[in-house]
Amino acid sequence: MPPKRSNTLTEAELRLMKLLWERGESAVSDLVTGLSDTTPLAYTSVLTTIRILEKKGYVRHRQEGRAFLYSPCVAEHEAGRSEVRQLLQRFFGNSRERLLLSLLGDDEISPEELRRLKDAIATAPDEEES
Amino acid sequence: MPPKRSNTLTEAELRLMKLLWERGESAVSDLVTGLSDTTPLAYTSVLTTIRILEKKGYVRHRQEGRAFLYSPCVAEHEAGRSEVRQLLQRFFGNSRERLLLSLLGDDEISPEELRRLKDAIATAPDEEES
DNA sequence: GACGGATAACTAATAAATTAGTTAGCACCG
DNA sequence: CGGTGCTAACTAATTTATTAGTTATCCGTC
Repeated sequence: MPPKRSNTLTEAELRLMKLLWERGESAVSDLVTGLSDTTPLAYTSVLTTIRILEKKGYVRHRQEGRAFLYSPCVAEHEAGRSEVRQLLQRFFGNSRERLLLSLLGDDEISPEELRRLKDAIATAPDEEES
Repeated sequence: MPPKRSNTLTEAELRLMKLLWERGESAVSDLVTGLSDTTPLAYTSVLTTIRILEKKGYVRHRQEGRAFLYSPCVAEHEAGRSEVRQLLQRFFGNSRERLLLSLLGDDEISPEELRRLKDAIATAPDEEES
């Protein structure tokens, strides 16, 4: 049994999505020029990838004259959340707590950043404490 | 340019690593039987994957009589941390804070779990506050 | 109304990922 | 001392991922 198509975003797909999130609705040619500095790609390469993204449900298109305009139909934070869920499932037994501890226990983290994170979690998300 | 070999663990590789982390040093045949309930695989399939894992530096082997014994040389928490770093880089601009907020802002999270997480971050990781 | 240019669809080529078969070496047993 | 069986190495087949070329279609222009 060969690998199943990933439900999440591959590298090439993520590159394109980032551009789409940044620019909003775009024609393929706009995406090509947007990639030209970092990752020069042929028009057809971009087209192929974006059609896969459409099949995966990450973008949709509408016709505008002769060109197709593509726009993301999954928000960036939603895509990130999906990746987090996948990571939780794959590596942390779906325990957000274990992921959290891994995040905080990283040796490369500075004490200063650790405090910032503590502040963030202490202040930001309040939905239950009336 | 086709996809580069992933530095992280693929599904089949992760399945094997989880078994190795659980059982410690194991012969290939042990791994095969260990997988037989959930993911029945041929001996050669397991062997192929474990040799890839060795090439990636996740396991090493030593000879014991006629069999090779494989053992993980990357700890589970270290592998998880690598995945977290990759996720940070791909989706959160290397900002642990943004990942943290995504983790906490998930709609599927219950208020109860949120409090548990807050407790965890408040109490567990103290390395700087003397 | 035919031509030219751009664009979408289809096809192709390469490498990785996954699974498995075949071969060949080596130990152990009779 | 020759077979039996297990094991590692090599080969193979299939699908995804990535990149790109070719074809066909559609639009406006002359």
